[in-house]
Amino acid sequence: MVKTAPPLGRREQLLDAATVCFAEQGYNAAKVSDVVARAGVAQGTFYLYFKSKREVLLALFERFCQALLDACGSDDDLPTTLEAYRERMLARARQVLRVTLEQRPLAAVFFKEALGADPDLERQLRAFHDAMAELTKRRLRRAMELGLIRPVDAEVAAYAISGMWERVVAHCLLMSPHPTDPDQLAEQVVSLQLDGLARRPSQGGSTST
Amino acid sequence: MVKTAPPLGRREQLLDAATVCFAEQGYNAAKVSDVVARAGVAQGTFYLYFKSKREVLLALFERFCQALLDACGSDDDLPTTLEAYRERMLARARQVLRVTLEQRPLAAVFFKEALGADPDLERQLRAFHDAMAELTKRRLRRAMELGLIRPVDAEVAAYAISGMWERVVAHCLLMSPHPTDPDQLAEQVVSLQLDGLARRPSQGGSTST
Amino acid sequence: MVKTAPPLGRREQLLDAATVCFAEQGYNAAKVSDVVARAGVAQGTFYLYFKSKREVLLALFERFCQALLDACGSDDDLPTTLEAYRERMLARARQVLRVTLEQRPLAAVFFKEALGADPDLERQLRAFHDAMAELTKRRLRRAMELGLIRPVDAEVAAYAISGMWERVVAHCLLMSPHPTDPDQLAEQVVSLQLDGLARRPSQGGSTST
Amino acid sequence: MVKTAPPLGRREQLLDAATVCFAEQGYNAAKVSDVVARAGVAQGTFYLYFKSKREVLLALFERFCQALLDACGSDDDLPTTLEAYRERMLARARQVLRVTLEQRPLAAVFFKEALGADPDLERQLRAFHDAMAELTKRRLRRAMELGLIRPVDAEVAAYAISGMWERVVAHCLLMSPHPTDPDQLAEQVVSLQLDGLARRPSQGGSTST
DNA sequence: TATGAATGAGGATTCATTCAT
DNA sequence: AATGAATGAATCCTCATTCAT
Repeated sequence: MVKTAPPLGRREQLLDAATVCFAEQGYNAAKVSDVVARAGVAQGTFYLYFKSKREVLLALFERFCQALLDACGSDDDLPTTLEAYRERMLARARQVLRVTLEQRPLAAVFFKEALGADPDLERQLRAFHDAMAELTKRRLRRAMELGLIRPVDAEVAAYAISGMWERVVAHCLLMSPHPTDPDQLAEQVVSLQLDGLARRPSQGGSTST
Repeated sequence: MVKTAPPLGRREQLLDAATVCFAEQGYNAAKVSDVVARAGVAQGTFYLYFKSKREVLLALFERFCQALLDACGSDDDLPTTLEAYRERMLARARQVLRVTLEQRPLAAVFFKEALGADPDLERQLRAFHDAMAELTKRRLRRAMELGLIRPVDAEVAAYAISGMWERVVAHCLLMSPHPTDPDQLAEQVVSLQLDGLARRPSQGGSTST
Repeated sequence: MVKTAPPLGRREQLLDAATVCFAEQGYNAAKVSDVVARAGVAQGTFYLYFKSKREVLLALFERFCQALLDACGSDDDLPTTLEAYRERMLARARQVLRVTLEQRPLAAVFFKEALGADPDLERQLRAFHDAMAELTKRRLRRAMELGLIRPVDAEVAAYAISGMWERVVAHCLLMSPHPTDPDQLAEQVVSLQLDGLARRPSQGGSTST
Repeated sequence: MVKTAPPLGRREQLLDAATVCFAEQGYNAAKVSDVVARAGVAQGTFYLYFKSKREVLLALFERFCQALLDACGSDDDLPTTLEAYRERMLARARQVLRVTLEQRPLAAVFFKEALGADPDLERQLRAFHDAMAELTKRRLRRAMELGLIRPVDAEVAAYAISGMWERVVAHCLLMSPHPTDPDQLAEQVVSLQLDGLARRPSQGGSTST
């Protein structure tokens, strides 16, 4: 009957428990009673820290979105050559992948509950997508101005790029049985992003899968 | 007591009603009673045609996945030049976009209920993604063998490409306020896919967008 | 497992069950599960006929208030002598008492849940009191105009009279162990109402309690 | 860490807070957390002074009932003429009204939670009603013996009188928008009580209201 | 085939009360 | 005496599914 739990991390403790439950069973299937059981607290305690079950999901989303946006870094000191640009993209891609893989369960929740679970969540997800797209568009336009990349529709390209990353990450995370090497993956995707699939005169013809 | 409704179309009628309800409210929020109300039949009638609510969602998914796979066409008569390959991709992209936009509500269901709604659904969605990826991989490998495209990791590329398309389509479908021209969009994405972003010596330098 | 219950009276059946439960335990203490158990139906059935537990209470109130107002009769053919007036009052009083005693449990609910249970209920009760007071005021004023009764503040008198009746009825209903004779009671109260307590020269000095 | 609040008034402080909360929201709707918040103390403190939430309501009732009974005065030096009797009643009525209006919120609790909130409360309320009725009956009987009032059923009259007062007070307290003059009100009701409504030969015929 | 009333398991949320500090 | 975080029993309501007609 001795309570040893430090009361300082209750909220985090519950968030963590919810993350696991939501990732395992999905938001709708996971019961509040599952979450509190996993956290080892009483049912009522949950409602000391969250107004509702939904609020937890929103909090989790916010946590993850913020982590991703942070991983995308700032826009200081622009690269001025294509090589530097490619390096910058690679660095960011590695960072994003690392964050995601470090927080597998949280990311899993994110990808599982994409849309349709709740109007508020949908709004939040759209906001994230928009923020991401806005950031990407800005960077694409700057790179175009600097002549680093060819002229494209920044809007379309931004969504295409984030979709590319999302699916690739989702696949690694949720479906692939064998853990993937983040660095190698990053290189592959950045290369597709910058160089496309088409063969160019200057390229050799050897390394297939 | 004379029933005039053609009983042969009942199932379709219910599927259509479900499509609209699921698209509007999401699978979990939509009630069976909403669906039957929209279809104009009694509650019990629903269960003459479907074993459960979930079964409808699965049926809807199957419907849409098949339509998409069909739109991707067959693999007869391979293109042998890059130009022909590009044309083939464009044709397919237009077809996919057309199918999607024609069935907006159905597609919306598909995009809203990504995962997590139900384990069976998850399996089915994975199966679809795998089928899509398998098809793409096969084509990528053939194109590599023919020297049409440069050597890449077909696995990664396949998922990157489908992600690209998915997000772009989702954006057009669910979020963009103004309807997009499918043909122009297809061109943009195919170009990104084949040519990448990086500027090449042979390309002009004015900004489009 | 043979269902014999006629589905025509489901709503009444539930109202009756609720009446008994509310009267016995009070609105707050009575559970929906008690009500459905008493009615012999399933939990969910309750919600086919009422949106919520509160709605039943409101329905019960409305039922009883209407019965009381009906018992108060119409205002056609006014009495023109004090004797006729007294007779009229007596007739109405008997009618009100009869209705109340016939529906003891319903009336008990009414008196138990007087106020404070719910804002909507409070509003409804006030509306009833106001309607009752309005009716009484109108009648008092007419009687004053006809010179049947002495001039008084109709507002105060109206509330005093209804209070008098309410408490007397409540006492008979809820507290008195022995059933009261309605007719005798009516006579007593009407007499108090018209004649007051004070001894008058013309009155004899015999019939005490 | 210096507590300046006088710990001797804690109980009163909590009773006052509870009075306001119960008056505003009703006993059931008011939460212990509301009460302690209003009192500015911690949740646990409540239970240092009261065994339960119900106990507070009982205490509040006792407080008010005692105040009312006190206001009804003692039975020394009986009046021997009708005029003196009337004066005595008037004096008491004014006193009761004054007490009630001075403690509006407390009185409001009393009138809101008539019955049904709790069996103990019900018992207490009955006890109060009985005490009141007993007192009234004794006085009525004495007045009858002295020939001050005409012979009536003291039981019925006692309840009728208290009901009259209760409703009138309740109306002034809870419902009437404009504050009423207690003295004038007292006069009206005492007059109804003693003289009744019926016109007598000796009375004038103009309408007051 | 069609109906729709009835079912009842299931789960989120509330709040009076406790107790270690 | 005071705190306030933790407790967990209690209960309303939902909605997919069934089945007698």
